[in-house]
Amino acid sequence: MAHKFDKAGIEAAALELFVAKGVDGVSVRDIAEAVGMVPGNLYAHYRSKDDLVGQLFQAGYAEYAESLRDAATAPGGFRGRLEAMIRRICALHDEDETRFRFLLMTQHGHLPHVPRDSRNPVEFLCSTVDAAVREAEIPLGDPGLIAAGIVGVVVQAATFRMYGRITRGLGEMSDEIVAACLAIAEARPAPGPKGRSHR
Amino acid sequence: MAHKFDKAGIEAAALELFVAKGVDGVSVRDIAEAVGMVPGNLYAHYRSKDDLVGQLFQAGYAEYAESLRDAATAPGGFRGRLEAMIRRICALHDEDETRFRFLLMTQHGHLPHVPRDSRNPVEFLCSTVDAAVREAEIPLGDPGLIAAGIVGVVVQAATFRMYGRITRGLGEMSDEIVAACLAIAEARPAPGPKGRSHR
DNA sequence: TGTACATCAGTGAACGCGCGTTCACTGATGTAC
DNA sequence: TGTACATCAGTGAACGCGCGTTCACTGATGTAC
Repeated sequence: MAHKFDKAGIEAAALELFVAKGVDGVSVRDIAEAVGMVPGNLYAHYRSKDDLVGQLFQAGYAEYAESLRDAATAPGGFRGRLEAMIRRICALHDEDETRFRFLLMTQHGHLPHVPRDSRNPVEFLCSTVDAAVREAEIPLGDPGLIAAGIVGVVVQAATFRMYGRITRGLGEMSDEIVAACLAIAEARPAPGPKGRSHR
Repeated sequence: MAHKFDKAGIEAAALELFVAKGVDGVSVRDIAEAVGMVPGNLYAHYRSKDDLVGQLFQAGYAEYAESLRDAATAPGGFRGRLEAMIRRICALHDEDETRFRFLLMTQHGHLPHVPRDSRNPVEFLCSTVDAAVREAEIPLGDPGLIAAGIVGVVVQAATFRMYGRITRGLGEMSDEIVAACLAIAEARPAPGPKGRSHR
């Protein structure tokens, strides 16, 4: 009776349920039922429910990071790299919205334990922006804040779509998203004579 | 023995715990213990745990909305209003980071049930942007996507701060945040001769 | 002012339910001889 | 090829724990007379 259910099926069902009802709103029994097996059998594939959730998050996060690293080989300096990265994320989003939403919704439970290394897509974006600032490819500014803005534009577009405030896919909107991200990378406060900084 | 504990104290403790461990990671006993009372007594103040969480979310969300509506009376057309709104949100964030984080972390559980009316800060921002596009105060574009970008910049800055990627407060960075949001409101894809839209 | 009563935020103990998880067992499959 | 055995994804039933919640009771406070 080996291999009546495969991990891919279990994980797809779990992802769907987690996104629909939240990780804590889904029991091991719910997942087993969705897949058509008995609850206890989940432990033949995963050490625990947390292990399943963790694997889903880590795998998704790592694939996003790898995809981003690949896109960053694009030519055209920082702007070329950034554009390629944004478009890639938009494509990844549209390709599997459920996974994107799962990563979005569960991030706060996992980010404290995710190392800031090459498997971390946010870390990679941050270091890319950091390099661009250091080499003066964009105006001097806080790299962390610039990276936050870029992440924010993409993530919030996905969130708005999730709640029906936007109906187009991210790929369909990628020209506008790229333009917004480039604008953030270039925008700086006007240094006005009265010196507005710090209030 | 009336009024040994007040709602303010209970809610402050609950908020802190919810942000630290997630709503589902905090039991009614945890909250009661933090406040120094017996678990059952929570039901003298709230109909259920869900009721407490819901009240916290609704109250916070509503206050943000009201504050935003107030800021939107600023002069200077759309740009003046947007700047005032952004600065207000930054101030609200710094004033009570815990509440901001609570709203951020629990939004996915509540947004589906929050009406899109005047008590909804996101709705208000969206309609403000919508009006600016209609009256051509900013270049023609998708109002939903522009609003998403603006929300994203602020929210992600707060998130980065939450995870230590940014150390300054949002108020301290508000000049840069305002500049980024204004840049998004104005940025549009270059219509290039080859027509890049839709891939 | 003093007494009787209603109110209700408090207590402490208990409730049942659903959760994640375990475990002895099954039986199909792959391998060794 | 046929038989014996090991493997391990499956089953079904049960486990104990912690959860949200309930409830009879307490006693300080405010009010009426």
